Amino acid sequence: MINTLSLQDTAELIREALSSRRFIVMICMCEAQYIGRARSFLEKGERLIVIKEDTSFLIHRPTELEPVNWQPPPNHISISLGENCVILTVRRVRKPERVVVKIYSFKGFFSDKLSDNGSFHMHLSEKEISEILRKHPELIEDGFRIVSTEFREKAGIIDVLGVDAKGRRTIVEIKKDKAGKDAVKQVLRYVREAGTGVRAILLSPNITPEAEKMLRKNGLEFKKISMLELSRIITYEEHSESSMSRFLRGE
Amino acid sequence: MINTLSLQDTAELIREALSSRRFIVMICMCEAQYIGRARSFLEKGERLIVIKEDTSFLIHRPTELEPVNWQPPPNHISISLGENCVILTVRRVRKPERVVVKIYSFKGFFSDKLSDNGSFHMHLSEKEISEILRKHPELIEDGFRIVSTEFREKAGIIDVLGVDAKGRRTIVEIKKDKAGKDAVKQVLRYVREAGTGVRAILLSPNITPEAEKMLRKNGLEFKKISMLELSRIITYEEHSESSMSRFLRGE
DNA sequence: CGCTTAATATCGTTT
DNA sequence: AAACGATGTTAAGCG
Repeated sequence: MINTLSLQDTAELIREALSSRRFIVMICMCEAQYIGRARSFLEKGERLIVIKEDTSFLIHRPTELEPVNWQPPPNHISISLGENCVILTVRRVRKPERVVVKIYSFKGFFSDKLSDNGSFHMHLSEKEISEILRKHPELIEDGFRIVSTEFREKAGIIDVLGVDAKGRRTIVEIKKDKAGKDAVKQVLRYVREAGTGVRAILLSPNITPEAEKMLRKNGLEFKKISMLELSRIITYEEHSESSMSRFLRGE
Repeated sequence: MINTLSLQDTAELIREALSSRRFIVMICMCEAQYIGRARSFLEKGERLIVIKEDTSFLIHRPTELEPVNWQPPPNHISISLGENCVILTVRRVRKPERVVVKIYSFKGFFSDKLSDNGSFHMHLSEKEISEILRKHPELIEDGFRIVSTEFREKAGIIDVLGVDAKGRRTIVEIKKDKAGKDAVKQVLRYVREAGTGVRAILLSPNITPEAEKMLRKNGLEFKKISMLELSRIITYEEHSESSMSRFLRGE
């Protein structure tokens, strides 16, 4: 950590890091003013300042999850020297909002290009979903009774097989992403193999217009499910005494 | 920035910083898994990790304003050594949620107690506007008399409650941005709870056409206010010699 | 572009 | 502890 440089030198460091679009982290004594949708003033104190490669801007205090000041990108960021401080001005490009920070001294400084190509996945497998539905068939429909899950057929594995409130055999197909024509074709294969008088419901967070048209034309049904809702259910339920809850407690 | 230490040494540094509740900043190659209200996995990449003095936890990627993973305090944070990595486990105390981070190498490390006693002021929030109106009820309407501000009702907090020149009870709702349907719905909730014979005025710098239609249909009223004008008022009236005003003058 | 809805929303206050 | 309302909410989807 650099902490022996003059303010002038540090200002030059920041200017250089900004111009080459590096990721910047500063731990410093500062005060900050925000003017935009509202106004705010943050008195002097030691904080973490982050400037990201896309000009995202954050000031974090030593406690609390949320930043005390921030500016979503894109921003125009400029540096100047004040009386006994470095002045950082962060202006939003698309809106009349700005944060002005006066930095009086540095405890830490870092700047570099960061290499991050890893992707981020939010998930809940179709298997996990069918397990949740086994415990909560009412999420499919009131009065629904599940006969089997992960049922192997010639046409493929049927996620959920059950009987509805009126006693009709029903196939349920789960898609954790937006359902397309492929999903509908898959359900159609199951239905054709199962024979006449079988209902089929496609469960997914969303469906494309074309897929929905095809589905209606073939007398199939669509029901929207929220993945978040489902994951909440498992989180709260398995709270009792399962491998999941033990895991969550770190045992 | 420390970047020549072994993983083992760095783990020890983190452990020590955690036990003395210091503010920790790391720039490192890591992957992260979240299990809780939802589930997610973040593949390997270089990121900023922040652990605050109250155990607030954040992982930031090189771009985007928002953290990719986080845990609100209080957390229980533990460190262990993996195959070729440091494993950081962040478990929320009040909820079954955890983030597990595997750190493979460090580009930067900082830890220290930060001293931040400066206070944070917001100006021209709806609360502050209602305070200005309390002092200047004529800005609402000639002859308007304010009974109370920030009045808590079941339906929500009524910004201003007053009596107009003709003696009618009047609800005033303030929106500092353009008022939309939500704002109108909010006022409607108040009016319905308040009963018959109550006026309601929506004060804001602007209103969407649909919201205005909805408002007229329900017999509510709209009055335009200028935030700039209001902020001028506080600029003149507010504490003239605070650190804020000195700052604004650039001292 | 504007409107609607979801979010690991967060955060404070009241019941 | 749970529920509700406000937020400099933010962010994504859709018409």
